[in-house]
Amino acid sequence: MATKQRVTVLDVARLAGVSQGSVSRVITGKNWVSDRLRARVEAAVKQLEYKPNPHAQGLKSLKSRAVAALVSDISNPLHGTFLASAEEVLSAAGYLLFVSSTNNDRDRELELINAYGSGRVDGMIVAHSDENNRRVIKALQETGLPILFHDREPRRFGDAVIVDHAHGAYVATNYLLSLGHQCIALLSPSKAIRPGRERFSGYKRALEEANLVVQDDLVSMLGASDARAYDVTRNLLKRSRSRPTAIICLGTQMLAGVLAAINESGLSIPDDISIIGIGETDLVRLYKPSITAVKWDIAACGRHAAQILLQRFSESNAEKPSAGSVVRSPVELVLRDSCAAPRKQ
Amino acid sequence: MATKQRVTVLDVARLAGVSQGSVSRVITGKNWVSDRLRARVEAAVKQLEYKPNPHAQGLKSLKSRAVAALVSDISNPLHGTFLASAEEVLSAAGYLLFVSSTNNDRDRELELINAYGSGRVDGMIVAHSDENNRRVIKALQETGLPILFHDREPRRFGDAVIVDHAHGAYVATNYLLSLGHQCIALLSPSKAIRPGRERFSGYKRALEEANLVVQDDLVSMLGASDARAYDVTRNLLKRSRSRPTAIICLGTQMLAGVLAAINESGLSIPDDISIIGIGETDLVRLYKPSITAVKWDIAACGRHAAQILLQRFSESNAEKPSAGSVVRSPVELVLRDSCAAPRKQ
DNA sequence: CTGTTAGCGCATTCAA
DNA sequence: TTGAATGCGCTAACAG
Repeated sequence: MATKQRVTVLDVARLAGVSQGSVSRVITGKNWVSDRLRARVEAAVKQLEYKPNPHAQGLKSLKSRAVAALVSDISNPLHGTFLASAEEVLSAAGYLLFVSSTNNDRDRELELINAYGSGRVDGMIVAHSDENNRRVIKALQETGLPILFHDREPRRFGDAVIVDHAHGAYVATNYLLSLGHQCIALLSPSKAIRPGRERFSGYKRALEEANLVVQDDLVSMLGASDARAYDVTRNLLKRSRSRPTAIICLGTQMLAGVLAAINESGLSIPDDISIIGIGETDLVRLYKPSITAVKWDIAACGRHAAQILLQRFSESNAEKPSAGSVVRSPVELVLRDSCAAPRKQ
Repeated sequence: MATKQRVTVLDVARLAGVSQGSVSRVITGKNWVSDRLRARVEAAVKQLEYKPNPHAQGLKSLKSRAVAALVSDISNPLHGTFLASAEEVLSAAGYLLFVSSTNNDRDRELELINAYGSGRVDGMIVAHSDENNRRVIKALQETGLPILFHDREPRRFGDAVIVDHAHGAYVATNYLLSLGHQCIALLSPSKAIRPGRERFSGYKRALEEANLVVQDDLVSMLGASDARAYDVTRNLLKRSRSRPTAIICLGTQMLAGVLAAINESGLSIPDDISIIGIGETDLVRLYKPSITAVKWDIAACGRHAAQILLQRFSESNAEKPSAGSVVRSPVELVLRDSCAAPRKQ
């Protein structure tokens, strides 16, 4: 039942009438080879349908021409966009991208880092679920591999592609303030990761510049789930007084929950309540009314991430590792129809 | 700048005062080893933080303890659920799952199959984008690896986990017929893949059993995008006569487009038009009105897929490959608030 | 420019 | 049960 015998460099060399080393040279493409030799080898490769054994290659070269991406939740469409564009760049350079979902499980993160770190990949793109977890940081550093942090705090090691969430939240809050809102709720995923902290700080700065103070009960940073956001929103809307006149919801899934809760309450957007969402998702664009939202160029982030890693791979041949680079993606507010001045009380 | 020198079996053997072979034996766990020896080796492993080199392991053993999953679109939440549960089972068995997105690009599919097929993984989970593409089928078969088709037609080789989409569409259509609808539109992704074909056949069967005939202009199977679905729906709703009184939309992203178009038209659900959607997404559950939808146990599908592959891995030690297995997942209709009898004309 | 050769780290024979 | 010895398929260093 063996489908095919493995064909090796030796078979190719024999058929092409050259040495094994020469075959390797044309495969790797790193050395000069005469056109004639190359042609013969390539013909033999094609005829035999030779495919190099990645394990043997990796064993000798200590490289695997692969990158791992660790994401918390593989089904988040924002991650999907990022990964797809990163993969495009990597695959154009001959690298594979292995995507693994950690499902926000700390142990799983460690396992994956160790599994990938022991030679399976040449570098990693990481968006870990808790930046306070020292063990994850340590494990990453100990791989000795180029690490690219995606939307996580830059470290003393590794590079980072980060998003200016603080600015996004600042602009969003300012916009609502300029419309006359004073009671603005903020929903966003956890403060254990950079996006959460940054958003909160941008929100806070905008309020303070307007001589307002953050009301803790208007801020919820308890996880990314739509169900949680639904509950939070219901509670916010139930209040008789100090009901928020605007909600900034900076989570893709969460937004669905917020909208559902508002729908159910019978309040109308934007007359009764203003909404600012996140991303360029179907929901945001097509909802009625369409949702004003902060956005950034996620595909560009993915491309940058890939390019930085590729750069690292090429320079590790040289002796001097340059300093960690940080690419910061700007965030803008896309105005749509979900915001208006609050009702006169 | 080298972070750590690689520690090898030899280092462990030296520290434990045993032979290299013995270390290997305790690592693989396949041979009997005295407790004393095992203890010494394990201590040394821990002390040195030894991690086996997967390339060296793979080179000798011809196994990689990894599985690749090829999906068309990594950001589809239905895929995410499937992959997360498959990964859970695989990782419990010590296998890694590499997820790669083909973005519905045929060439990319072939590249990935070849890249993974040449030793990087022990098996693959595949949902290819066009079942008519013989080259993809051929490439899969030629890997000689256990292949698991996900929601694709079972082949002469490989196993399959499929969903009874025909039944789902049949039940959905019947339900609408029973409410009195006669003019029912069907939107679903491509007929180039099994789900599309099956859904169409279920829809058709239900209509025919009611002595109705499929009207081609009520059926659209042109791709999964929400934008396309939006356009299609707008056109459907624009018709003065023979405007459908119900729409069955069997695509996750598409549903967003359909709902947006309906919103825009000013029609109300379910009074003016009934809707049947798909999946257990936020949108379906939380939309107002909530959307009646077909669903199946996606997580179970993922688990089955993983289990079947694991089974294959263990039996390949034996000589007789058993026949391809096919797991068929039932589909049910979850009744919510988006369907009602059509208005009397 | 090309052939020859020596391992990469490990699993697995063969002896003992 | 354990140690010694042999490649797995390939890359790279060294000659020529």
